[in-house]
Amino acid sequence: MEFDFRAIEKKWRKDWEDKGIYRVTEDASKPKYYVLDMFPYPSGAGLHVGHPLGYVASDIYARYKRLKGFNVLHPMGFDAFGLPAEQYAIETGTPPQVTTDKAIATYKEQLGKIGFSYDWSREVKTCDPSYYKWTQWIFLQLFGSWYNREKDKAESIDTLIARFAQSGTDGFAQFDKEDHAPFTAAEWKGFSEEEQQHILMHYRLAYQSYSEVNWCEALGTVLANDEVKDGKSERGGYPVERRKMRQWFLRITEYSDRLLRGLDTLDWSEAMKDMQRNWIGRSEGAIIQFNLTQTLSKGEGLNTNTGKPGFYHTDPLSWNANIEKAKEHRHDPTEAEEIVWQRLRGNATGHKIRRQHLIGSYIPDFVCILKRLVIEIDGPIHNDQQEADQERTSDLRRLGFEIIRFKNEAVFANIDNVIQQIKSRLDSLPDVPYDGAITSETNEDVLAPSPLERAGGEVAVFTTRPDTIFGATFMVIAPEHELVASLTTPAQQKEVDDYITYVKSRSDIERQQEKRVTGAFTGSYALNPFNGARIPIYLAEYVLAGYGTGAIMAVPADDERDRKFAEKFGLPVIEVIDKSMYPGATIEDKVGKMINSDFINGMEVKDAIKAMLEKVEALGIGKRQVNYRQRDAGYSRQRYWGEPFPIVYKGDLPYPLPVSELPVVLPDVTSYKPSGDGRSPLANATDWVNTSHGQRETDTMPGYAGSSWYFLRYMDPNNPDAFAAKEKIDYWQNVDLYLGGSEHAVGHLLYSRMWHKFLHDLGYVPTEEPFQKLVNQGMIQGVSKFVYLLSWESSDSTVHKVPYVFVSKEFYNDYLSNGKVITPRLTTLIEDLIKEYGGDAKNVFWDNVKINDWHLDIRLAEDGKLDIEGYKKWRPDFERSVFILNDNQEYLVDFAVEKMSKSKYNVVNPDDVIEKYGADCFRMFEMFLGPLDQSKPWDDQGIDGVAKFLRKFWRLFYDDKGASRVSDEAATDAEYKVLHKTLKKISEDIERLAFNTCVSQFMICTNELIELKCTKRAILEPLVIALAPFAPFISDELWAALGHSDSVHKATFPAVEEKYLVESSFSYPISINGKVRANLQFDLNMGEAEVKAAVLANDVVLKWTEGKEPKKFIFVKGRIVNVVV
RNA sequence: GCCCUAGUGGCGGAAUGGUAGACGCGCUCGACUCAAAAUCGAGUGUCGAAAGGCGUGGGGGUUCGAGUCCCUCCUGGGGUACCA
Repeated sequence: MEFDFRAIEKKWRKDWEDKGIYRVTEDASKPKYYVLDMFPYPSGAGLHVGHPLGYVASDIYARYKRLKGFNVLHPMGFDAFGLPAEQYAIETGTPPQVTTDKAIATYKEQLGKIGFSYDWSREVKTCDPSYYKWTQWIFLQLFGSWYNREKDKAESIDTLIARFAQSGTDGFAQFDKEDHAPFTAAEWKGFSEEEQQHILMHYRLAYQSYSEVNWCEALGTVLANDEVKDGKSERGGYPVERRKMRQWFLRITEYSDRLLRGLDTLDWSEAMKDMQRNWIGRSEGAIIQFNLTQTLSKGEGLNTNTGKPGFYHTDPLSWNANIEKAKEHRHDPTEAEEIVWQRLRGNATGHKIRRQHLIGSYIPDFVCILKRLVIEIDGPIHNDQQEADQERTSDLRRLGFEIIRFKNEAVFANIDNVIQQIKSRLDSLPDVPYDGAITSETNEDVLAPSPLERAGGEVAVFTTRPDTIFGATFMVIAPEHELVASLTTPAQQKEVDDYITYVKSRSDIERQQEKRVTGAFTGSYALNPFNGARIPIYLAEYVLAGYGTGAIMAVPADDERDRKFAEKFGLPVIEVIDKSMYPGATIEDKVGKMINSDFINGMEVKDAIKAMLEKVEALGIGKRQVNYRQRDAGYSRQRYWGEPFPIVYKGDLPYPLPVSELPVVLPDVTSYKPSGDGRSPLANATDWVNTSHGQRETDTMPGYAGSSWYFLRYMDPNNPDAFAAKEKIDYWQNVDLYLGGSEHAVGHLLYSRMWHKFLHDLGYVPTEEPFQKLVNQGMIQGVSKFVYLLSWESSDSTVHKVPYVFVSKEFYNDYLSNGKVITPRLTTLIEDLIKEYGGDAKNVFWDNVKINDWHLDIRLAEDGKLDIEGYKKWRPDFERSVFILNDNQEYLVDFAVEKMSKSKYNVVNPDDVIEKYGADCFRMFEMFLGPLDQSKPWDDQGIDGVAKFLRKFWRLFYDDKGASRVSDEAATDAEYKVLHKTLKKISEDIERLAFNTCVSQFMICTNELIELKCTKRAILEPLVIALAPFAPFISDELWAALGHSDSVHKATFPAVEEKYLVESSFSYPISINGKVRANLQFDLNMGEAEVKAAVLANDVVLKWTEGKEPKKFIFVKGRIVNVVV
């Protein structure tokens, strides 16, 4: 009987289905194991040979685990919502449901042929209402929860409401004044429903906010990033603009730290973990406040010697210590002070007066810097502190200031008199300007401050390098920063406006790819809190509004981008780190000794950062801050084919629907085209939108919604009362082995980890992490093939008559090596051809003759030679073509390894392979190609080897005439050794997912058994079990032939018996100076001394040692002998 | 740029720091056959007649011994990005 795989596979496929042998239940008597493949999107194109690579691997593993006595959950389903089906619906009107069902049927048919052991009774589809009911339910949980940072877990929003009702925002560390104003418990209770809801929206884990989307007016819809190319819509090429729209978001950033820490507990590749770590992007640093400079006045000016403003009469530490107090005083003056101020302000006396201005460590009531005069208005308290006042006066004198004092009563009694006294004193004093003071003539801008400077505001920056603050010579804020308008001085208004217009015209992608340095000066200056330097504030694209505070202190000496910016705008560079003792250290490395940096001079960078952080916090000008690169995840799509939100609007407020209303079923619509006003096609289904509860949300959920929790549904796929029953989740816990492509590293794998942690916080799942072990399978690439078309243009009309000319690959190679110029041989050829068709070769644009490569169907050149007739049939438009052959009269095509894709005509369909070789062969060959995690091109050249192996294995059981060869004779030790060597290798290699070497071992084993002429049941039976995970069909057939009535897939994996593997002697490779020169057999009991004696006496060894005593003798038992001479 | 990953015969690939190239394809020769397919046997890194030399992307290092560990450079693949 010949090995007839077609009949066998058909027979067993039916048998397995009839008996439901892959049905899985929660069997408490066995340990559980959950093997999962990443959720496929059922594309209309069906499977190609690349898709099943991971599925075959996981199926082998699942089957192996079953044989090892585990209760294995190994399900399959479909991530069925998605853009392609919707796009097809827009184009053809076919409902996405129909397209999707058809694609799923194709997938299942194809998967079925390969012999996977999925329990199809557990299939889930995300687009099935009984499934997405629970996607919606989880969304409601997210909406109804907030993240309690004190407990570091999510909990019901009710606990937050209770907190607000009890103590408002008082002592609530999570409160951020950027989000909303602080309130008391009483105020909370007094808020309207709307006000309360708006506040809660800042805490919900699913929340609404405004964000920019790609709006395409012409298409009337919002586009995804990959649907936008060069600022235009990919379809149609219409303009796309950024538009703010209200969107749903998931507050995944609350989980950033846990997502990061959780990675340490997972059995994932470091590459994968690194990708997630980089994506989350944790950075420790500080937020530091920079005060803005105050108005500079004529005469005070800027001290060009110190770089400090002329009004600056203090030191940085006193400034930092007192500036807040001074501001308070300004806002809350005494009655007398206020009366005086009203008469002094705005140069009323002809002199510029400042109030509550810092001089040394004092804050006098008023001061005229130019005249060096301090004016104090003394309240009653001064009667009791004469001594202190005395000391203060002398201190101020030392700083060069005179003092004039008035009592409150004097001010109240006769203000005119007081002002007159002040004025005459000022008039009598000489000006004391700084050297190099600026004047209004040269620097009008500094005399016309920005609104924020006038208001004495401040700007916060985020930095991970607080140690470099002494090198901060300018500040950069994002063009979208909310303070831009108030930082812009009148003189800089136009420049800033122009710059912002330029920035707005650019897409995110363009901004990211921009290598030029661009920016604009706002006109404002900030004060470096540590050295008082006055530093300009610029706008620049390279600072992003969404990260940190949207502002940086720029340190050109220690940051590449800052340095480039400084070069471009002519800004100073102050070196602050000496890296001379770290040769090879780059600007980015956090090493070196601090210089030019005051109190941290000489410190190592690491220590300096620490010292600076402490100082900053001690001075109260900033605080430590951990930032994450990761953003909250957008959760809205203005699309039809996705999960509807269980949300209705009453007025403008979103309200969750009660769970009893779930699922909110996606309605049928007449058109899948967008509504045109930015809402999804659902907006047109007015009957559906308007409900008694309110108006439905018309956005739908994104692709990752359904795939973020599907692994839980497989545990209990048909449960109508819960996403999965508690006892089932408790049994299955989480996925033990998850297989899929690395392209999901930062999307799906982060979202599902977050959902899982959220469900864990709420007590629905016992585990913190959903996927314990993760393995990425490599891609199977296609091998594309090319023909070469010669093309030219001519000014006469014969060009249209002359047939197309295809040249063999040698001509193309010559063309390439000739600098993309055709060789004389081809020139002659074209000339002859044109002549033949009555044209004149002179009219050809010879500079423009090209050879282009064209993809062709790979089946038309299986051995590298083109099937010319087949090609003409395949492309009738090229029927009238000339094919120029090489010297061997062949037309050779060239190859390239590329992604497998329809458009490259390099797709190999597994159905074709299975038809030709069978599923068992296909499965084993996919594994035989190489290591699972490596990408490799599909090339079925070697598949014959696997097919041959299966036939050989079959012939161990049957002879030529189809009679059974299996004997019940006792097996020899040699035969047992072959068996157990194989069993050992197979089980070890399956455990480490090295399936390629398993296949090799099966081949070796079969060859050895043939050599031994062994057809004994005692050997073959265990082998059939071991082969079953790889080749399930042939194994079940042979198992039955051995007389078993139950399936081989219900058997137990045979134990390895080490006793057959014990060797008594070993053939030692004898190397001299590390080079193997001989092999000598020694008993494994022999010790070093005995072996040494024998080795050194050996002829070959003697020849190499020339009889000398070796320098060294290395003996590794059972491994090697090395003689060093 | 940064991160990850790989580089071994004509090809896919194997090799706990211990005999490089297992296994398979392809190729060569042979057997069976009228012939072909299938099957079976022998050979197959490279230079050399042989002895032997050389060989795991290049260069350097550690080691008795390096494809494997370290440094550095080159090339391919994947990911990611003005993240302060």
